[in-house]
Amino acid sequence: MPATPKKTNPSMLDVAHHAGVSIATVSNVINRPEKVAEATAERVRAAIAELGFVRNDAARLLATGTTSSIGMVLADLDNSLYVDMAHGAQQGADGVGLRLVLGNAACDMRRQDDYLHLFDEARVAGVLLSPMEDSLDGIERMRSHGRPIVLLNYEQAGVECCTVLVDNEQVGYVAARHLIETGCTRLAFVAARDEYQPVRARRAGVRRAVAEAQGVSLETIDADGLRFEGGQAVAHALAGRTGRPLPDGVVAVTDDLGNGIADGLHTALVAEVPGDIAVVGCEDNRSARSGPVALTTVELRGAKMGEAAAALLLEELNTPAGEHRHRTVTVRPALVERASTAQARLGV
Amino acid sequence: MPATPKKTNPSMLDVAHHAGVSIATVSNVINRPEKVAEATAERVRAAIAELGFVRNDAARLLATGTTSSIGMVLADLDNSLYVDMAHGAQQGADGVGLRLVLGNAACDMRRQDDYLHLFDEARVAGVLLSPMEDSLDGIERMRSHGRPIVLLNYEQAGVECCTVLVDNEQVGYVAARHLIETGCTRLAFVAARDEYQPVRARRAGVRRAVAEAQGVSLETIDADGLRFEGGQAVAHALAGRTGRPLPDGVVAVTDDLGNGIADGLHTALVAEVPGDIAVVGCEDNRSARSGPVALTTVELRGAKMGEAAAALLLEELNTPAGEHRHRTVTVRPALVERASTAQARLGV
DNA sequence: GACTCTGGTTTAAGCGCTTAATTCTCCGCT
DNA sequence: AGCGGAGAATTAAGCGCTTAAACCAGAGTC
Repeated sequence: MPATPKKTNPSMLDVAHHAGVSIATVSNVINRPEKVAEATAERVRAAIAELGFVRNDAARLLATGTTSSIGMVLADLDNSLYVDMAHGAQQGADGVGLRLVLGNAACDMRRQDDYLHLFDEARVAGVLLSPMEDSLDGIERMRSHGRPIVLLNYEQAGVECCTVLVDNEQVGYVAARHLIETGCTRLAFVAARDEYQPVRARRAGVRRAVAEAQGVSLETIDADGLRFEGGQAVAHALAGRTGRPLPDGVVAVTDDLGNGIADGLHTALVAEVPGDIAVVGCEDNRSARSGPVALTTVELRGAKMGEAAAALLLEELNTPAGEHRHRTVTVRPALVERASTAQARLGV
Repeated sequence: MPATPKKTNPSMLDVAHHAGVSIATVSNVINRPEKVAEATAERVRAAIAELGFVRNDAARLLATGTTSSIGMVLADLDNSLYVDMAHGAQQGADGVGLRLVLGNAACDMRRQDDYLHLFDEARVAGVLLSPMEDSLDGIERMRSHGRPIVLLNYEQAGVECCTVLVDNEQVGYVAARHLIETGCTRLAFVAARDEYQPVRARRAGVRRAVAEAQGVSLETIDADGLRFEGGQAVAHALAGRTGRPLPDGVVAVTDDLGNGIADGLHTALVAEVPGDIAVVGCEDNRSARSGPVALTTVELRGAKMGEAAAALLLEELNTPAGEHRHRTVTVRPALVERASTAQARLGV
């Protein structure tokens, strides 16, 4: 039986032979076409097409020390916020000739580190990271290799790199303010006990809004996790409450949580949203749009963040080493009004 | 002003000098530790740690011709089906030492090709692809370079490679059968006119179920697109219908479409779901779980598909060239009952 | 004491590309 | 005829790693 010829990527040398020129000419056709005579170039291009030649980027990277690929590590693709960031980053990268590859950490710190390591090994031009928690060492490693890294949606004490933030304090403030303006006076802030930095900031914003207002009370409710089920559980706890009056306005620290609360309240027959209790979520996830009741929420503008991050990265890449000054871009969150707070507005 | 020392990745040679050994020994410490004396290895490891050395994967790839990275091109990360596939693939890859990087085509054929090209340039070990439409050339290029590629959720006439399919005919069948079993007799199949292959298959399945049943009618309704808004539009068209009776059971070819129909029917006050009309979606997107009414749907099992794809890829990678026989794994879809068909079951 | 092992280490030849430096041609000028 | 150039193509030196082959003690053997 005849040995199947092992298929493999043709090399530049193959192309060169095929076109009857030297390997350098092939390279020139690809990288500096103006240096080669049109007739020759044409012959080379034909050879490339005929052989199906695709440049070996590893070799190119090795020779030049640069590549146009950048890596992005996302905390959790199940959360549409990060998908939005990916979109924005791709948008931003596309325009300037950078190529974006993604890694999904899937809420796993180890995986996040794995991807950072992978991208470092691959010598990507730069990295976009939406970190899950303090990830100093991974970030430091990148930076110590002179590889730009920009952080999304996380303030990292003690690390200096370009960062894109959403003003999470403002997120909480906008949410609470909206409830207060629609007439709520007994607010509740629902979050997981887990001290995740954006949660803290949003809590602070809610506090500020309440403090500014007259005669508005605030209670903090701990949920179990940040997902739908956690919200349902909170609603059921609320259903069983005696003594203290129920809140009339809830700021849920995530949309999922908000949806869960709305659902739980409804099925437990304690209260209707927004009739009895208004609910505001945070982040404007896909799920907010299509929940049991369309959720008013404060959008983080993931796409904008991703785009800004790509822009910052490009800026750093284009600045001569040493002259770069790190910047922080802060994206302003925006209220998105939907049904879950509509009644209150009409009512009062 | 003193020139800032240009930070860069330390090389193996740096490590070798630092540890007072040759570069080959460093390589051996990393790749075949059993070949080097423990004392030396220890010294080298210390040097690696001290310098923060990270292997240059491009150089390694160039030298060995192989890498453990595989690429996955996803049609649309906004669709949770593909996120599920990514999860499954990662799961599958993780266990066997393959490293998965993602590219989001975002429904853009050009971008899908770009990613295939990128991965080909990067000389990844293999590719996982959920193609959007006929993408013969991109696939052929991969294959002609001897790079394994496995297709997800798409039957590609004329291309032979390993494939993971969901039985889309069965999807339609299961959906329609469920409606019929709950007592519906006037079915409607709602899909975009656009001839997307899975749509055709699901339509065929629906037809088969109807043909098998007694006294059940079927109409086909064309929607504008496969998203929520398309469904709303269909509902409004239905609302204005005269002469012909409304269907009592709807198979929507996607969950978004199903949600849109349920929403449109409700707001137009024509009918309630599931009270008057039962609705079944397809795919089991995240949106199905948290729509205006929880949608009964037929799940495609994206995670299972991703995992199977990774397994097929590994199989091909481990088979000596030429001996590999392409296989197709078919995942059986499964009905997920939720509220949107509950009433019908109780009613009839 | 010459001889073979053998475990440990180094040497050196690539892998496929880029690019500075070089060589080669062919022209136009004097 | 001879010379300087411009333009086009080639040569060759790496980039950072892997790995087969060569080398080099020091320990057994007879």
